[in-house]
Amino acid sequence: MSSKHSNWALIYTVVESIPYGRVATYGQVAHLAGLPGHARQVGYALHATPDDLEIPWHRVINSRGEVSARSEPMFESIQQQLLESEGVLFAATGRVNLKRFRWNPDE
DNA sequence: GCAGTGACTAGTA
DNA sequence: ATACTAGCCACTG
Repeated sequence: MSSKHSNWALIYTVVESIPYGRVATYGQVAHLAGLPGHARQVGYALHATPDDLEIPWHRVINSRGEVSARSEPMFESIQQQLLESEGVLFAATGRVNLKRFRWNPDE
């Protein structure tokens, strides 16, 4: 966590607004936070997100519609399980149909 | 300040 | 469809 105020707060705000049962991509979150091109930073911020903050980090996936690999592979299955519990369907390939489940803020 | 790193992405083959 | 590449940019040591 950065010592001074950072853009992570903006990222958290966007992630918190992702509706139940919907997903958003890292690039999408960065864009909505007014930080285009900061997709990697979104992932970094979520990785550093304290668990006590009730942020739906699991609703953020990559542009291919799949759960991004991380240092702790255990959390990948946890993330998928959380999404499935919200009704987000995973194909046999382990990918989500973004056409169907990606959050559209304009709705 | 510089180099390494990463829960990324779009492009190319 | 997958695999690899270059670009990306804040954070860290």
